[in-house]
Amino acid sequence: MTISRPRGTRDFLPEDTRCRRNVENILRRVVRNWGFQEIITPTFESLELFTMKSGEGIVGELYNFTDKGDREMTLRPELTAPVMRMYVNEMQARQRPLKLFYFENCFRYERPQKGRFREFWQFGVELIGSDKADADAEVIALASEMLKAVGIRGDLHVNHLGVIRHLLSVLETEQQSRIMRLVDKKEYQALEDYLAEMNAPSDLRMKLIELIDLTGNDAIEKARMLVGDIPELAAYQELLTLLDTYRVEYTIDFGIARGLDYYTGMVFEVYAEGLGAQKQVCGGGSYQLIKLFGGGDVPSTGFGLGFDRIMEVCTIEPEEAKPVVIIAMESTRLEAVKTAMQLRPHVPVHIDLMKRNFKAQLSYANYLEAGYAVIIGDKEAAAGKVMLKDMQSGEQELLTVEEVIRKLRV
RNA sequence: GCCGGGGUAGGGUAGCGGUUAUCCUGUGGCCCUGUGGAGGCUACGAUUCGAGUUCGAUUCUCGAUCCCGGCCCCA
Repeated sequence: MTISRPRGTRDFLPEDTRCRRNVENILRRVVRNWGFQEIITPTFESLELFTMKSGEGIVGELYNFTDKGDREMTLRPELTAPVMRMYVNEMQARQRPLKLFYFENCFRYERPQKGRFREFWQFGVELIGSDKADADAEVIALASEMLKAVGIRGDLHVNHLGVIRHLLSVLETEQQSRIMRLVDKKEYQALEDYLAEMNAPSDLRMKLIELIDLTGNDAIEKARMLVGDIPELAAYQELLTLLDTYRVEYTIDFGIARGLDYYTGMVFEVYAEGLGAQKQVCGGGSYQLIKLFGGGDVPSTGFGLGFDRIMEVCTIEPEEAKPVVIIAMESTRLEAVKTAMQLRPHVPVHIDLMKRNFKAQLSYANYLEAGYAVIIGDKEAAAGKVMLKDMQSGEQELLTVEEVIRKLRV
């Protein structure tokens, strides 16, 4: 009877872990070079933090629990809300903009499928304090740069919700939300039915249906013909001009909505090939959440990268230093330990821990894909030297440990 | 929550009503305490779980569970 790993979780073997850490470090390097700072928030939070943001409906998809003090808690399902909470709790007095990032595991009680797990990792960025196009553009460009750095060619779709919201501003808030959700899900038939049912002005109906279908290079011009010279369209254009300057490749897509009320301006999504139904690897936008959590009226913009999905399509291989394996006799075991300690500041070193014979040790070195074997027998020990064997060529030479170190550094 | 396809040693597999459950690989030991990738010998190791049908189930039926894919959802 063995205990199996919980559903929707994964064990990462050494080879997997090496790849993941490698990609993670590349992403970290890029985001740091853009001036963002890493933060860590708790693995669990008050349940209320997430119901406040996303509604009571999400509880069914949470790993929530009551703790021993009768508090309603949950493992975090995402990190935007925790970061906003952290900001409200202890960073409001800092000068803006704040440029933060995180790389953490999240938990959702959902049915696992390709690219979807119950424990998954998100790499995210939040830029707090600016609602300018410059901030939006920096965030999109950074996302694009990060994906490029790990060799992923994504399809980036961008939109500015100001335009559609301007169009809908004559409607009630409730109606606007419902429409945004339908647009997000691309349920265009249901959308038309709803518009008919609520007796929306026919002018608005026509414009809306046409607007959300606009994509591609001339979409802005077409939108201008539909809605006129509104300031939201000018803001959208400003963003696109910046993106062009960043040399980001994008597709204008008035159909991207994100069905949540706190998305107000820029929104974007990135899709990658080869992921089946879960092809979105990145999603983000500018939003207003801080007020909801009891802070000031501070605008933010950010995105989350689905790290597991990135790993699914990412093919970059980490390079690793080939280890050195010390091969010793029963009589020179202690010499092997001393030599290992001298070499370990420079390379990964293995010594025999199984009391194996000479041949088996060499065979093990071969299995470990060692670059070199360092052989220490009675003869070498007596001479105060070691035999350095190149495992590739098979050549070997008698050297002092210092000479070995010098040689390994080359 | 719903719909498909699956589950045999650590990995990959054969058997499809009665087998000592097949083979490959792996791992440990030995051949072999001074030179690796090979070989030989040997040991280890599996029918996902539960119920039913049957004289007898790895094999058939049902349920559960887990895996793979899809729907819903996706903050």
